[in-house]
Amino acid sequence: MSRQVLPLFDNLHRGVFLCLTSAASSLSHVRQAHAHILKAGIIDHTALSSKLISLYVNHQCFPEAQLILHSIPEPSLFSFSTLIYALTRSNLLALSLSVFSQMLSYGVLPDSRIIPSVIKACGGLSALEAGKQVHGIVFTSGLDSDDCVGASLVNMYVKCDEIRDAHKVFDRLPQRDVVSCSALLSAYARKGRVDVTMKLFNEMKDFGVEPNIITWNGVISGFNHSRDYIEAVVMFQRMHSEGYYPDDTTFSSVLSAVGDLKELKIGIQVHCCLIKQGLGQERYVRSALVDMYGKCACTLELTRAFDEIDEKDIGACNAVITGLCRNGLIYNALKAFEQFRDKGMELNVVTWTSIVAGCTQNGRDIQALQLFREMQSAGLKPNSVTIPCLLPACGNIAALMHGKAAHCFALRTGIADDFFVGSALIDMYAKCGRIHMSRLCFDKMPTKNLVCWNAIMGGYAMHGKTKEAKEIFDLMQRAGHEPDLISFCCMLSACSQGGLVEEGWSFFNSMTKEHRIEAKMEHYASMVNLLGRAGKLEEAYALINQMPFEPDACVWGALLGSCRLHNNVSLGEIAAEKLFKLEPENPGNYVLLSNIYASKARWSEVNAVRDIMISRGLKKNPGCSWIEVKNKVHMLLAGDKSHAEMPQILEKLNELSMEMKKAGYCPETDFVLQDVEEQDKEQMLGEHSEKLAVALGLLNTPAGTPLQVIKNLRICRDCHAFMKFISRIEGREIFVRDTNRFHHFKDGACSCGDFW
DNA sequence: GTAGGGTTAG
Repeated sequence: MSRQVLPLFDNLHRGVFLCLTSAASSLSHVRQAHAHILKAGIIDHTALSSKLISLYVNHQCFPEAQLILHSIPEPSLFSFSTLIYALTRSNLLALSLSVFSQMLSYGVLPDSRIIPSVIKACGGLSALEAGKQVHGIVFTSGLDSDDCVGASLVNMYVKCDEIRDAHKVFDRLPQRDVVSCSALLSAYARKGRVDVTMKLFNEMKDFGVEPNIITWNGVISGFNHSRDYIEAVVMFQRMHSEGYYPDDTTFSSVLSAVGDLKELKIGIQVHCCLIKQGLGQERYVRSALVDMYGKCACTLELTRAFDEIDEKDIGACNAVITGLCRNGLIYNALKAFEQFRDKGMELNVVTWTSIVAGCTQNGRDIQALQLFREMQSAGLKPNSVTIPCLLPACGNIAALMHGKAAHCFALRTGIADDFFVGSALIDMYAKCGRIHMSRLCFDKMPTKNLVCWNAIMGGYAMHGKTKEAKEIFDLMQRAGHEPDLISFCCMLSACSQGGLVEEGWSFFNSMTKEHRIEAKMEHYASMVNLLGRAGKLEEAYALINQMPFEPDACVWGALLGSCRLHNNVSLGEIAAEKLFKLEPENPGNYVLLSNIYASKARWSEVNAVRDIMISRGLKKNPGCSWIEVKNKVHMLLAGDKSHAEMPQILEKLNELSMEMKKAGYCPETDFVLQDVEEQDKEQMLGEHSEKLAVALGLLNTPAGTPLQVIKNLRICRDCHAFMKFISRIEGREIFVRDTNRFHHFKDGACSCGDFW
């Protein structure tokens, strides 16, 4: 090429041109060439200045490129095109559009070659209005007969979520080619419109269009996007049987779908298939394999797939961190994360977000907050994914200040309206005891999806605001959202909180009959909880027996908890027996049963439960020691009422409570109180109450001040009784949140009544 | 001296 061009230039031009052609490798060459051009006064040479613009843009030097453009006396369509094209390709879409509008203001009219880049920028920005204006220009200047322009218009409307307009443009295209078909097909698949997608796919042959690899990939990844993983795998199989060869993109997509289906067998088949095709070393494929094995809970294969990668890129590192976290191997994930950091790898937002999310999901809330801070000091900006990963950590430990800071960040960066961010904010404020702030966030959201409605409903349920929860439930339906599984969980929890047995039943029944949602395990557990709490233990047990599938530990746990509440021995024994089989290593179940026996002063049975724990190797578990201490105190109280041993027992208590809290349990408190007359309790605890409270780690502020104790602990009935007691004798208000609800104690009473 | 469609975190 250069042989043809070079004779056109004189010596100076020739030097400049050579400089330009070799400039692709280095910015300093571009600068030299620029200097030559300025010196020679040939800036208005279209070919040279355009080349210079494109080279500056390739080196990400956009101000220089724009400067050159504006220094040309009469910039040509070609000069503008070069910059617009390069800006769009570099994903600087807003800048690309602004250069386009500058071009129009210079009176330069676009041709069909530059329009696709402009339209692509509109689509990428989801700038529908701008897109429509460009469409207008296209229409009036008669450029709409161009295939390329048409296909990009289809895609622009797709990106702006205007699939009807996309289809209209598609229908009016003089000729539908594989590109326009692919754009529309992937859009329908992304929307989860399986029927339309398949119809259009089958019609393509009538248009004389043969699908290519991008068509297949678009449909498969589209189904992935709409979480229709089965359709994605089906399309992959169809592609295979119709004789098309998948490429690395196809494999990455299908592996992701297989992972979400947790279909390990298919995953292994796909793995074999891609090895056969020699794509085993492709970058995206390797990460996708790590991801798939992680989703299928194959941690060994996951590590192996990762270890086999020669050049571990950022995608692979992110996949391995996510995979380890997903399978509860947070320790290994943190270790891997540290190694990547030590090696000086350039970690990106995804890496940091993944590790923060991993900590949150694995109960390391404080560490999540710390890592979030480190991420910011490493100079990385959180995004609309990072914030909703961090917020649950703030909620779990009631770190209101951190939550508020994240909220401010979201407002500053304009991501507060995002569905994920908004619903996470609603949940965080609810968990921090600021339900009015939850409502504020909810009301401020311009558009709300089902998750947002469920979040505020769950917040009200958590705070025992049954009336408000019901109002939201009705409003949501009037806004056109069908309640889902989670909506009903929230409503059942709200009813349980308010002791509304009848209404609970009515929600439970309408769920299956009117909304055609099959009751899942968590609904049965909620219902058992609701009935049990209200003292209808037999009814709860009858419901369990009617369940269409085997009840799990949550269901039996709800029954056992209720039996403890009402001290029902016979049903408690039945529930405990099931639980001892289902989760033999959960000390909480043994403790609950032992408490039921203790309430009836059946000490030999209390000891028998302790013996079962010992025989199952739970001797070192704090729960076992707990039963032991409890028994001892009871013996003490039954005989000698001078309580001379109280200080020593408190010390033992302190020790045990530390251990139990580490295990995630809220230590019980009122074993010293139950079966003792009211006035005795006061006398007995008078001097010890503060010490006991501190020992339990629940109260650590001076007496008399109102206090908010929000911990992710499992508050049991005994704790509840103790809190009521403390609120009366110390005359202070106490706010406590356990794993799912709020309790407000004042003057010896609790806002959620005697259901505890 | 230039176009448009498909791959990872919640």
